[in-house]
Amino acid sequence: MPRKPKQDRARATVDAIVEAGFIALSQRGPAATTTRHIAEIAGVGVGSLYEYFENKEAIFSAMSQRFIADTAAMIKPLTPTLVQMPIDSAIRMLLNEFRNFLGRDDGRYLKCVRHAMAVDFELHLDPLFQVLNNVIMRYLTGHPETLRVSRIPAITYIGINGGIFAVIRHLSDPDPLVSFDEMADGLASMIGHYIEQELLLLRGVAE
Amino acid sequence: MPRKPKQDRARATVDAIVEAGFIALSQRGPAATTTRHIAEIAGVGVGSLYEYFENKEAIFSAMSQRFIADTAAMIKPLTPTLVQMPIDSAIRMLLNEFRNFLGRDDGRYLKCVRHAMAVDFELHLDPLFQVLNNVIMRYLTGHPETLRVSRIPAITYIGINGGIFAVIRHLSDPDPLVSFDEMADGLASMIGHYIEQELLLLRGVAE
DNA sequence: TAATTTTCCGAATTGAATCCGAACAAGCGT
DNA sequence: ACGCTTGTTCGGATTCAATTCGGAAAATTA
Repeated sequence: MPRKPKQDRARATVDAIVEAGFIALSQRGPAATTTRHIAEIAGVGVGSLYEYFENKEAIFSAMSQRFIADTAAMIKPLTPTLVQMPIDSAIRMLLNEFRNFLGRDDGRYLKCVRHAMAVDFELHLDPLFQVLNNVIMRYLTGHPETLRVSRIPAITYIGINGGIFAVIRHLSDPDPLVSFDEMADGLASMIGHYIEQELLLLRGVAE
Repeated sequence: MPRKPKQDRARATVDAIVEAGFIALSQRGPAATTTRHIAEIAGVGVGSLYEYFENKEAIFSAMSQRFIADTAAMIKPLTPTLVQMPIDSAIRMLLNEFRNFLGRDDGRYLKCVRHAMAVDFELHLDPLFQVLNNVIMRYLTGHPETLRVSRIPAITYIGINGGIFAVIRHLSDPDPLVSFDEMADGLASMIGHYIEQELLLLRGVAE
C-alpha cells in the first residue's frame, strides 16, 4: 500500500524514479528494465520504489500519465494559433510539433512509446499490409479514373494504420463517444469524399 | 537455441502451445500468464516450451504472427467482392468483417490484442483527447459554416486516434513507404477535402 | 531536546522463467 | 525384429528479478 509523499524530499524521490524509468526504458528496453536498474539510475534504494508505487507496473503507469500530460501541455499553448489557421495547415503543424516533441532528449519519449505500444507487433503486421495493398491495387486498376488522384500511397498508409488502430481502440473503449457504425461510416466517408474531391479538382484542371 | 519441429507430433506440440497462449492470455491477462499455465493448458511439460521457443516472449511473438496471418487469410477471399464495390462500402465492409473476426471465440483475439497493445495506456490518453477536442471545438465555433458538416464526432475520433498511431508507427518504421511530410500532407488533405466536399454538398442541397 | 512522523534503505524472501540431463518415442539400416 | 541414432518430452534444480520488512536516518513538531 504505497504512500503519498508529504515532504519535498519525498516528492523529489518520486520524480527521480519516474525520470529514471524513462531513461532506463529508453536505454535498455522493457525486458532489461529491472527495479534495481531504475533505483540505481534514480539514485535511491530498491525499497524506496515500493514506498510510492504498488509495483513496477505502477511506475510505468505513472510514466504514461506524465507523458500524456507533457504532450497535452505542449499542445495547449498552440491552440490560439491553430484555430485561426486553415484546417489542413493546422493538422500539418500539429503533426510536426508532435514529431519534434517525441524526438526531444535524443528520442527518449519516442523510444518509450514504441515499447509501450509493443511495437514488435509491427514487424508481423507486414502480411496484413500486403493483403490490403493488394486489394487497393486491384481496386485502382479496376477504376482507372482513380489512378490519377494524388497522395495514394500516403492515404493508403494512413487508412490502413489509422483504421486498424481506430477499430481496436474503439472495441477496447468502455465508453466510446461514437458508435462503431458511426466510426466505420466516418472513415468510409472521409476516404470517399477525399477521392471525390480529388476527381473534382482533376476535372476542373482538365477543362 | 530452439529447434524446428521435424515430426508431426512436435508440430502438434508447437501448435498446442501457441493455442494455449491465446487461451491463457485471454482468460488471465498478461501478468497472470505464466509458463506453467501455458504448459498446463497445452497439456505439455514446462520444459517443452523451451524446445521450440527462445523464451516466453517468443511465444507471444508467434501468437502475434499467427494472429496477423489469420487476419490476412480472412480478408484475402473478400478481395474480389471488395474491388467491385464503391470505395466507401468496401471500407465499411472491411471494418465490419474485422470486427466480427476479432469477436470470434468469445472475443479471444480481441482480448489478446488489447493486452498486446498495452491498453492501460488508453486510460491515460484522456487529457490529450481533451486538449485536442478543445482545439477542434474552438475551430468550429470560429468557423461557423463548418458546424453543419456531418459526422464531426466520428471524424474527430478517427483523426485523433488514427493520427497518433500513424505518427508513432511511422517514426518506428525502419523503412516507411512514404515520408513523414507526405503522411502529414496526406492526413491534412484527407480531412481538408472531407470538409470541402461536405460544404459542397451542403451548398448543393441549399440551392 | 525529546517525541513523533516521514523517508530511506538493502538483506532476505518468494516465485516465475529458464536450464538440463535423464527417459521415452520415432525413424532407419541391418 | 533389433540395435542405433535422432527427435521429443519431462519436471526437478537453478537463477534471477520483484517484492517485503524491520529498523536506521532525516525531518517535523512539541
